[in-house]
Amino acid sequence: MTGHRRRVTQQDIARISGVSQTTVSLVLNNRLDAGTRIAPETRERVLEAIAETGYVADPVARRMVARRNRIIGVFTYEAVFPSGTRDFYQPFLAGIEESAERLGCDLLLLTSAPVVAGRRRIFDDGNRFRLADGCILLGRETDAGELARLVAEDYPFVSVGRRDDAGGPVPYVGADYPGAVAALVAGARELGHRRLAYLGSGSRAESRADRRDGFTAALARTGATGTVLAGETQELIARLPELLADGVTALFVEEPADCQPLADRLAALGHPVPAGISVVALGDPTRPATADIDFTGFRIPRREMGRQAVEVLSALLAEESTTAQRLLACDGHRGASLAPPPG
Amino acid sequence: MTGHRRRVTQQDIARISGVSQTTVSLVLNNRLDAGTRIAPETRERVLEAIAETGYVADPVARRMVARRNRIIGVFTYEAVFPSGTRDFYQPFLAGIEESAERLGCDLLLLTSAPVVAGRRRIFDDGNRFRLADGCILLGRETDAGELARLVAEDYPFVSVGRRDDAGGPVPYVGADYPGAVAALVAGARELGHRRLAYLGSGSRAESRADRRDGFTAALARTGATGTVLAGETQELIARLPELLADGVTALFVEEPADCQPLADRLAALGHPVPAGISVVALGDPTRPATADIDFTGFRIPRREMGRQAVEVLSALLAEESTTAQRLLACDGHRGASLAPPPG
DNA sequence: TCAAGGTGCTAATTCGTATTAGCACTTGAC
DNA sequence: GTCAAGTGCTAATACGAATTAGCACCTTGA
Repeated sequence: MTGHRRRVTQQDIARISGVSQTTVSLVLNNRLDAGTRIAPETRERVLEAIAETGYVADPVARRMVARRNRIIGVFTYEAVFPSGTRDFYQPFLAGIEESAERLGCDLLLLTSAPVVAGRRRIFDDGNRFRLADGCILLGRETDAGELARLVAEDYPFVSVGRRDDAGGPVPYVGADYPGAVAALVAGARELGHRRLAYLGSGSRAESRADRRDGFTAALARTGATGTVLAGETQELIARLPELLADGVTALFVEEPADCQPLADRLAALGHPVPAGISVVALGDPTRPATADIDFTGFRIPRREMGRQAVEVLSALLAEESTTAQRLLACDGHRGASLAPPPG
Repeated sequence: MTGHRRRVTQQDIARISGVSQTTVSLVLNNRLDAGTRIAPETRERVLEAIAETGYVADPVARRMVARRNRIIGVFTYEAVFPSGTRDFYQPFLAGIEESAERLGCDLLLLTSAPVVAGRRRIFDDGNRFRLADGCILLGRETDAGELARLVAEDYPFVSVGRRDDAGGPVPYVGADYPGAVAALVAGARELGHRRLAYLGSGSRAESRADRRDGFTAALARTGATGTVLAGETQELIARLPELLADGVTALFVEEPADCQPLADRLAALGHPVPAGISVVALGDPTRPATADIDFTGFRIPRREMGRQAVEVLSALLAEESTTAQRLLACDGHRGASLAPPPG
């Protein structure tokens, strides 16, 4: 071992090629301004030294002076890789990675953010997210206070998933849940369903609320009647008899992972899916789930959301004008759990 | 928008409280060294100004001084997130993320590395692995030349998976494939198997070679006889009759994803697994695979490998002495595909 | 021969923080 | 009255790259 490891600096390159640090910087940045000219041979010598040493500018120093790193931070409120929700988040990340690769940016996973109360926090972090040019925010729940602070500080970021204003508009690339849910409600109406129910978590997270609101709005438009239940999986299951007694013929299930347990219970109650009752899955399961039934519902364009989130961020950083709040359409999925009401 | 808001700096705090920037820094870092003392009233005044302005130290400037980024690069020879091999790599990444989080480091995914000939390259124009303090290398195949260059440059890195010397010892956290394979060979011997076969890819990648070498070494020790075949899945399947004719009663399969197709063919040939012949899976499938049979074999401690790789890297960076070449034991998996030989 | 204008480079400074060396002043001892 | 020790603070500098201003050397042309 050589013992002392030191970062190669422009100063080193300068020494090797017999020029000043300024010249190295000029060559690196390929400045063609009038007033700054470098002789071709000098340029060659510098580039050679750079190639030999494999020199790369220190992003931290660069950031001190200029404004860009070509590093995009990815902040997730949960760990990225550990399983659990991984299957849900993976497509978002795939899209993010794809866009980043195309833009020639690296991704900084902000793993060092301390987990406080079961969740990572942005601002308790020594503000390490500031190393990135901007951030992508991923995760269903976002701390409203932190969001507001990001907005207030004019920090460039884009949320994957729609967010309510937080002291100002929040840039996001979300999914059009109201539209997707409305389409499903309309489909159920056409099949003859009149009494519908929404089975949700009661969460106030935008992604949840948007589904719920889309449901109630669609009810009014289609002239159907509906009930909205809120609770954990087990509570929802427990309240099925009550819904059945009420004459409900189609269930709109907020969390698709709940569909199978609900269907199992419904079958036990003498209402098999879809002959006895219809069940609709509003999106993709956010936790691992197996299903015997191919549930009708919609697919969240997760990969595309990730892709566009990076594009929006890139536009924000370049100060280009762009639509910074986007809702992407969800693909309807025609499965086998939505059928005409019995009788 | 507000246009551009200037950061509050220590200089601002200093001006407000009528002290020098140095004093602000000292108060912030609560230095208690002999030689640096701050009067309580002065400290109060400074803290007050900090509270008023909401000042937070710029992490970039902070790191500039520390000359360490607390960024760990993760270089993968393939894209990380897109599916395909994702299921294989995910546990490694989970371990890496876990250790990084514990150490307070962020992960830089080197997504900007250009893909040349279907594979990312470390040394190539524009690769920015030097942004990180050090790197974790992930991927079955590694370019020997690139590895040698990293070693020669004394760049801090750790390979996940054992690597042969490359002009010097390569730091790695690998799996003890020879040991794991030997244990399985011994188990087969105890059950009465005498003629064994190794079905492999013929790849020279260390992870593959180690299994193969472990097999032949174990043969010698246990007094069994064995054949080593090399080929793609289809070729291996085609040569099954020849092995059966040869009296082989146990197959050691390098790529676990091959086990099911092999078993299917064996059943068709009148040798169902395990009654007619035993099949052993040497590790975890590196490509998506479904299996009807629970194959006996071993599990690669992928998560732990990722975890320890980051730990080793951290030790290297801190110039602490540590075992920089580690082989972790694999857990044996007792499935249903290894039984006494027929007859 | 000397100014004008072009060419090729560098010194000095900037960014915000941490650290080192040391200055100016007080107190106390003799 | 002088020296030593102690106290409370600051000036200067480093970190690594980018940028601004400008210097020395060359050609030209009159």
